[in-house]
Amino acid sequence: MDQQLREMVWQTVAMIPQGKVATYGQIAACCGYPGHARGVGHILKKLPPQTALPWHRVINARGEIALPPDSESYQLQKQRLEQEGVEFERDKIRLRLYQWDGSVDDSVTEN
DNA sequence: GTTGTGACTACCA
DNA sequence: ATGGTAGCCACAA
Repeated sequence: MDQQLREMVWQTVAMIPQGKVATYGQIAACCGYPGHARGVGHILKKLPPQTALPWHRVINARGEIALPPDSESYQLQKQRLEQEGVEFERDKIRLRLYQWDGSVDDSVTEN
């Protein structure tokens, strides 16, 4: 169950186009688990550091990086986003331009 | 099993 | 806009 959610989150995050971002709630909803935003956050936290998943494109509903500012992952995520062309307004992302649709295909193949 | 904490979100003052 | 509160789920002790 939670493992299946984990896989679904993986593929959902993996299909986020470069230069765009998605929120935890959005991903959870796309996985068929609305309200599991927090669970998504935990899953991403459990990701291995060498993962190929663009976890840095996942942000909170406020349009900010969800990690604590003191964390190094925060800096890394912000840096990666800027590198992909995502503009920041102070520490917040301009969601108007970079919000992700979340078009998901159910027939995605298993990873 | 219970409790506390956290990469969350929505609602209300 | 900002801050507090409640609901949510997963995980560690």
